[in-house]
Amino acid sequence: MSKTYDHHAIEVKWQAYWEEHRPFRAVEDASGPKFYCLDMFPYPSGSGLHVGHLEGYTATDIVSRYKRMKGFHVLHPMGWDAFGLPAEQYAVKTGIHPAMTTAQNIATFKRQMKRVGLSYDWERELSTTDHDYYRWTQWIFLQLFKRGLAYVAEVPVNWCPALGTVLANEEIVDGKSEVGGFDVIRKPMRQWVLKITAYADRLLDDLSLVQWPTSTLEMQKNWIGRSIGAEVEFGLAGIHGRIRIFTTRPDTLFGATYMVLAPEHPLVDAVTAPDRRQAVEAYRQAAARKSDLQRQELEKEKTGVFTGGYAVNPVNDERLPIWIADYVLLGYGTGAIMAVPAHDARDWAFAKTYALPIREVIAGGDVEKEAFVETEQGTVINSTTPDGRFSIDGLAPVDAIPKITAWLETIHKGRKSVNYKLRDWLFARQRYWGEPFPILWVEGQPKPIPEEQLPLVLPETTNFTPSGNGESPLANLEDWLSTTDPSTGKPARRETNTMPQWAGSCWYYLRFIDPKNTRQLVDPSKEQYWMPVDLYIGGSEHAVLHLLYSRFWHKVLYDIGVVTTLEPFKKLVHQGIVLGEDNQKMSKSRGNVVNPDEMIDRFGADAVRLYEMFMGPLEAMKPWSTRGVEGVTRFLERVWRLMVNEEGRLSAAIVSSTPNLEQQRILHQTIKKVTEDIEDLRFNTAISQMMIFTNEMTKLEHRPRSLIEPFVLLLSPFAPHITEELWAVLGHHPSISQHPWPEFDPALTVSDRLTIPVQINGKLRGRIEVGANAGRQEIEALARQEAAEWLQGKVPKKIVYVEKKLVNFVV
RNA sequence: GCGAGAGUGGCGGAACUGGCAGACGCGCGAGACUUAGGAUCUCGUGGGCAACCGUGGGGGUUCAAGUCCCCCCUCUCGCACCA
Repeated sequence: MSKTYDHHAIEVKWQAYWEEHRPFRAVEDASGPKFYCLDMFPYPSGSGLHVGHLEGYTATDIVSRYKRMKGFHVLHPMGWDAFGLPAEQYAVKTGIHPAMTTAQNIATFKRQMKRVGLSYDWERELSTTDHDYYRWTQWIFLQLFKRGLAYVAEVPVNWCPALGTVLANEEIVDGKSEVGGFDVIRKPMRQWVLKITAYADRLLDDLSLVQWPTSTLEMQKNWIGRSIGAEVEFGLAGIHGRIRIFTTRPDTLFGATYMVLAPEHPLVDAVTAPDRRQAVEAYRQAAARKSDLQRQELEKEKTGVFTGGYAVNPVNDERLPIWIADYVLLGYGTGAIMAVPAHDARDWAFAKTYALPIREVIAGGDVEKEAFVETEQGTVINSTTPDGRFSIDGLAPVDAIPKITAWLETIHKGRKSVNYKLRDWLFARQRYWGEPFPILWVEGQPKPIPEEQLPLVLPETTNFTPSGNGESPLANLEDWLSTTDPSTGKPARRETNTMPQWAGSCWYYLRFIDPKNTRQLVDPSKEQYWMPVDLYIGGSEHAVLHLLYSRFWHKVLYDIGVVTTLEPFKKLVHQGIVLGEDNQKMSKSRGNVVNPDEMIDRFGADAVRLYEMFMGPLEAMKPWSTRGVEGVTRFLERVWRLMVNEEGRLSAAIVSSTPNLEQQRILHQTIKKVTEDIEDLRFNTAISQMMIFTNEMTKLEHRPRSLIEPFVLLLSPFAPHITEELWAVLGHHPSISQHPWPEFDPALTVSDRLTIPVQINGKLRGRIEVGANAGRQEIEALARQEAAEWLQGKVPKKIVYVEKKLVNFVV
């Protein structure tokens, strides 16, 4: 195998040069614009980097290198989201401390990243497991606690017996734990919870401030799930009390024919009639036994039982039977609904099953066949109070909603109300390998540890097995556990929970700005200089949780004056998944995993980088092709031969003569295309333009230096090693990364000759060549000649002429 | 079911506001240089013998549709009884 250039030698050489001279160090310098270019930092797993990581990292690296050459001060850092379950599970199995495993994995990741030539400012490297880092994670928690945004609550949690821990809703997929696929049951437990719901409106509204993919914005909106409606109070027949319900459709209040409480609703006992008690109790127990998975499987079949109690509709004093059914959820709204089978699909299905009445109050559909749920169409009917003093009849539903809501307020039976799907964030984990809570329990009350005593360091141990009673392995460490309250001297017990992995990744982008600061989380002047993150690239698996949690913390930090931007991440892009060569998702069991180290060994880092970007659009899911890597390798070899001879010296083909106009044009078109494509993250088409340029240059016997040198600069963000070497061969001092980006002359990007297609009835019939300044008359005359054969003397009905673009004869 | 996005050669993919469909690369074919080539270079490569036909399918708007409008099909991602 003969190589025209030795990628291994060149890459090692220039990586050593960068290591020594640090051209990628970020500096705060008011003299120039800044650009903060961030990758989602990885969890350093045992299997090392995969080619999917590399896609996003290469993209941000190209942008960072490009921006530096454009004169920006660029912050391009990397770190490690290193707390987490895999290292802990490994520790349980082997007894090896998670810190050891983590350190080894980080070393591997870092080595691989350096091999790829990623231009990080390594002086800012951080790990969420560093004491100096999680000190500030704990500090943020204390601020949340002080503001009442962190509280302890007895909440039904997802308990996973196999993992011996509680899981967040987000860590459960199809009723099983996301990690391991174990069964999960519901169980009440005392837990730390963060009040993210207090920020629901801001989290929703401020999405208008960011440039994010529409799908991600939609997912965040759906997750927050704001819905505007009304709370309405229904009296109870025969007993004291009332049922509060939430509805988005108060316009259908006259159509309510029964009520439903969630099985766990506290009012169930009070409304249940003695003869129904047994049936109700049986149903409640059955519902409690159902796991989330079973509830989903039974989605189609609606079940419930009648309680024997009745509620009274406030608009017409009708008695409505009260049922319990598990299609009503305790956790949403008030855990109770009015059922309007005519205009709600779920109520309709339930009413059909139990032969409950269906009363139409919006005309426009056929409620015997299906529920009519439109609000934009239809007319309200049968909706006048018995005394005739209030009516919404004849209105469109959208107009009836505010009218009846306002009326309910005047009679003190209801009010406008907003509900969210978003729940408070269950923040505690029963694990060892996480940030300890800076909290002491004194006489049953949580007390924050004084800030100056942070960090509260994770104690050493060799036993990583969960305590088994729902507490973390920290509960086994008696010496650490028992302490005294520093302010009162009273005995205290430490909180044994640790924080979830999300905690550390919620704010790492801020610490990169000022990673060594011992006095503050971040220096305010540096924060003002670098924030917000201008470009953030990472996987779409974080479209909701990480991005929502970060935004929440950021807003809290904004409120306490630590940050000055409302949103942390201005522009966000998700790189697509890289599939195996067989078009299937890469997995060890399929054996289709592509190893980046192997690819770099064979083809070099530049070729791998280039291929990662040439595969297709950044956001698209696309298969790996090793043939494709060979293709871009050929391209790099052609570039090399363009200017280097067989002895490795500057080729005699490189001349100092002035290029002709046509040659200048291809250069300037290339500069324009590559520049614009990098700005829009369209790296695949930028590369194809550089291939076109290279193909043109290959044809030339004499290659003017003034064409070749700017081209090497254009290629350098994509293939930084080979271009450093070429830059040196061309007689320049390193580093090419510090040389200004070439500019294009717009006048030189357009040709002086135009090829105009000639169409007849929209079908292509020929082409004509004209000068760039040719006018309509000249072009039309030529086009007529070109089309004469097809026109056969017929006179065109119409001639469509598009300026410098096309002529079309309509006959 | 709801929400978002996407369907273009043998393959990955180009085509910014409607204006030459298939750039660039892979693969394939032919040739050149060679003892040799799985190196390199050159040429060709959507289908069809042709007229013509071609961007998931069917309608429509337009001088002109991959691009705009309506209906349908398929795939990917997310949510999943949220009242």
